[in-house]
Amino acid sequence: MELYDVKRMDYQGQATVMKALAHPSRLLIVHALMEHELCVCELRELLDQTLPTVSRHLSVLKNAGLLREEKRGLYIYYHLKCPCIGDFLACVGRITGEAGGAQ
Amino acid sequence: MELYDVKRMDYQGQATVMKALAHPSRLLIVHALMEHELCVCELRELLDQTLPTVSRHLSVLKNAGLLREEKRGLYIYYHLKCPCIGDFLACVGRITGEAGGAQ
DNA sequence: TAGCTATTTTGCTAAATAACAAAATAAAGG
DNA sequence: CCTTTATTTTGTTATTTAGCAAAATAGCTA
Repeated sequence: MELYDVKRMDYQGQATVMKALAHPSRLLIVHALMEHELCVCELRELLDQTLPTVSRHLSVLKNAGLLREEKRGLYIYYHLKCPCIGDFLACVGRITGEAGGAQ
Repeated sequence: MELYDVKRMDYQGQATVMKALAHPSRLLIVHALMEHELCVCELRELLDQTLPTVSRHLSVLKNAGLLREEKRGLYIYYHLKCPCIGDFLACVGRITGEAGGAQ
């Protein structure tokens, strides 16, 4: 028992990651990026929101360390950095009563 | 490919779960409850915050479907509903650069 | 160089959240 | 019933967040 000290973990850092995922639009972005890389304008169509709004959502995810960006030509393509996100969204899906991932 | 329709998932519900976890105090609560059940006053000591504040954090977690409460005598003991939360917090720990399960 | 196109930043307002103190509930025991 | 103990709810204030339009930046291509 007591594999780690519950009181001394970096909850602030973890909260930043969670906060980044705590928005429907950003969850949609993450799910979409689990399938392919996408550029901002493609995500804009998917989300049906203004470009500045999409861009800001992306920067929140990027600052939390969840995304990697790759510039090719005029476009910036976004990728998921950590594939394990899919697993934990599946767990969240179980909590909300939905399949959530690849069931 | 395309095991599910990216645009039609319940992102609002998932966001509620994420939002519940998007706060350092609530992450500490979840981690503590991974080890034992605890009552509100015990959590109050751990968090070093006022009782109303702790109580409200617990209600946020409860409303997100993450906790179960069990009344015994004068106390209300809180339990984690879904053990998979531990796995996904370990994933978050990987993102933040921390072991997540063992520091 | 200028003129596109893609993306980000800024400035603003409305809405949501977090914290506390104080008041209200709930349940056990005399 | 009354008191005590545990917990939740309410009211308030300060801070943070989300969204848009408009302006700014970055990088092609002519």
